[in-house]
Amino acid sequence: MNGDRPEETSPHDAKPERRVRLKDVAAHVGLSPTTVSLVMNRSPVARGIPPETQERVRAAAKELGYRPNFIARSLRRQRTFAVGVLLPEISEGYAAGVLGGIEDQLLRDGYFYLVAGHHSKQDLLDDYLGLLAERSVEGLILVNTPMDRPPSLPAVVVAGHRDLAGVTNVVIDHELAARLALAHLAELGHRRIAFFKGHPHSADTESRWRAIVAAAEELVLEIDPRLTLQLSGGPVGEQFSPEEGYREGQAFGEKLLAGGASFTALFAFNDVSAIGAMRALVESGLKIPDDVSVVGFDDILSAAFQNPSLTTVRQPLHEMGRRAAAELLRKLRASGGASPATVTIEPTLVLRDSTGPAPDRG
Amino acid sequence: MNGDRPEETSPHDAKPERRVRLKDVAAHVGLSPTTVSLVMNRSPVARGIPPETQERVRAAAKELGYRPNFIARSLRRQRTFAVGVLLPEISEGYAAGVLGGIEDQLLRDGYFYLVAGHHSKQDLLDDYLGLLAERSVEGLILVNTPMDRPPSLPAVVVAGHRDLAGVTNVVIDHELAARLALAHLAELGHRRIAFFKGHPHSADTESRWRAIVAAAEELVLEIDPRLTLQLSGGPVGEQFSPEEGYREGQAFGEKLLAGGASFTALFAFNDVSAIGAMRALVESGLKIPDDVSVVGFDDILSAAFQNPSLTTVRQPLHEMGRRAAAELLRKLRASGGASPATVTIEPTLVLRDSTGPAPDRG
DNA sequence: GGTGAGGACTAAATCGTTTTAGCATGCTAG
DNA sequence: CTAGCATGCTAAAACGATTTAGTCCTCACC
Repeated sequence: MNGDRPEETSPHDAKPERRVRLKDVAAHVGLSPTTVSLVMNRSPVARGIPPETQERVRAAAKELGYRPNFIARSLRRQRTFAVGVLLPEISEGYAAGVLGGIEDQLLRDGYFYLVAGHHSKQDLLDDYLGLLAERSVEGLILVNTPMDRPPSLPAVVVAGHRDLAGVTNVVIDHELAARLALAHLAELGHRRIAFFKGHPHSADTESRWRAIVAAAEELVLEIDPRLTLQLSGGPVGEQFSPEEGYREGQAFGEKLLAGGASFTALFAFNDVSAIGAMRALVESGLKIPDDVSVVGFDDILSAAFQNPSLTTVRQPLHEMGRRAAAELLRKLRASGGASPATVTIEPTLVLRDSTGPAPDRG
Repeated sequence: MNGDRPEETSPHDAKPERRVRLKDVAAHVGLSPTTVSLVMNRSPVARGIPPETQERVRAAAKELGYRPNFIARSLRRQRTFAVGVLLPEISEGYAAGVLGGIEDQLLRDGYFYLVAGHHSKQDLLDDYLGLLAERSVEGLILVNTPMDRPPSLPAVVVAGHRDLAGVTNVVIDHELAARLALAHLAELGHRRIAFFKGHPHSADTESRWRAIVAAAEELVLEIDPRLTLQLSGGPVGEQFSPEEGYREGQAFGEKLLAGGASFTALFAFNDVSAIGAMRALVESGLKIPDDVSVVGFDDILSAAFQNPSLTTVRQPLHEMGRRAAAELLRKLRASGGASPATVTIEPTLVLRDSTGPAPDRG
């Protein structure tokens, strides 16, 4: 009957194709929604349903292109399989790297995530925490995000600003980082090394510096306060832009040269300040690495593209994100078991052309 | 009664604090859930409810800390206020930049988004499309993601590989980009300019090259085929890593020098190849910009940190993402109205130190 | 005294699932 | 003959909201 009405094939007005519901599948096979649900979920209760019925159901589901509505399912099961990620700003190398790792791990395990960038503003952060809770995320990953009290959901922190009860911290092994960098320089014969410390508000500044002091002691290297400069990173609470770091590195390079205390190597707090310093050194006529060796920290993309390319301690951002996500999933699974307070990730030293043997004269 | 049982204050076993539901608020004020819902949503039906009752309801909601369950709400209203974002890989400059813009716009408008990185694998891409549909996202934003047929949801594409019926494309104004770069070089007196074309599989290669040819004609510049090199970008389907681009740029720089055809400027396809080429040029003893001027494309972070810093055409990635999201939201709102096939974003020329007057000898 | 018109609410259906508790039916064992 | 037990399924109650269609007053007006 009226078989001569042509099927609508235009992609524009294909609106009436309603999504197939559980009920439709049930009607199609002449069974109840309950049965179909049981079969589709391979519920243990479906034990009693004969294999041929099960096959019939599954075939119908496939034929009709049935996909369960995740929203309805979430409501009923009180599970969203989604976590929230809070970070200062996506389009920034550090967070993007970590997020890549988080993503890999979560998607692999059937989770999705909601991201919110709070631009380091406390009120935005609070808003987003609320919105994420409203959407029933099951846990949180905080990347480089200051928090004063433990959130009400299971949480893992990357580059955390402080220790919070019950939340797992993913941190880089600063001791190893310091040993790698300093041992490399010491081996090349460097004894007088300049340092950039991080800005006081950075999460890593303190522990990194302690690690450096310890490693220096171990290697019997002296740390000269005149060769130690602290980055300011601009006004409190503002974002430290890479450009600022670069300029500050450049300024510090000039300052070191003007200071009079001799040095043959520099271990910067991060790559941008290292790159800035390299520029200042080169412009003053010094040769890298012949006169001064420079080691950075992070291994940002630019590090490889410098001339000379920059030797640096690589933070495995992807791996840190991956571990953070994995830890969170573990928490979600075993809600009873305790989870570690910290997970330590090992950095590696990337040898490039900015380091070389110390010049003969001490 | 039994008021001497101390309140649990430890953060660890605070599990019994169930989330406040609409029903709880209703019970608290002695009204029906219907009324509370009406009031909370400022529904027009709530017109008939006296202001003092409304106040009472709102006060109770605030007091109890009521936050509507978004899942339940989504189910009932058939709206999720969420969109899906598909991209090759988050932790890559381009996608991260665009995603930053997407995020700003979406969150500002009360939407969230689910991201999936398909690593340029067709099967992963299909899977994720399915998963996003299952989660009832309302629309899609595809960043640098090849698609052969229009998706079944409203969609906006950034750096699209082809035109699809009904989907809006956000593209950079290649004509303007070419004019900006070439006019700048022409003004500095350059007549013999070398070019890098993009790899054949990149979305932008074709249109950019056409724009360059047109702009050259307009400025009466000749394009010498011997000075035109095409990047390969490695095997088809693989990710073009920045390192590869850099190396290829370096190789091309050497090739140009060996080729014998003289040139005083280079317009590269992107910053990484420009940086690679700069390295080759400098190592062969040429001075930038005294002997050769170099213009890049993209304005990646490293561009500013080079020595000399790189003059380049900046793609406003953030803005592109923002516009893409804005366009999608417009589609979602006005489901009837037609939306533009393309949205064009204007690039800008960032003048730095890698360009200067052409050397005297032509 | 009946009728109509607000006014102030609420009962119940609905969104699309999952899950608990049961219901027929038929067979077996005592 | 019947209690007991599989077998193969289903009814109905959740989950936590939104929304339609009323209900029940009270008061004014004729």
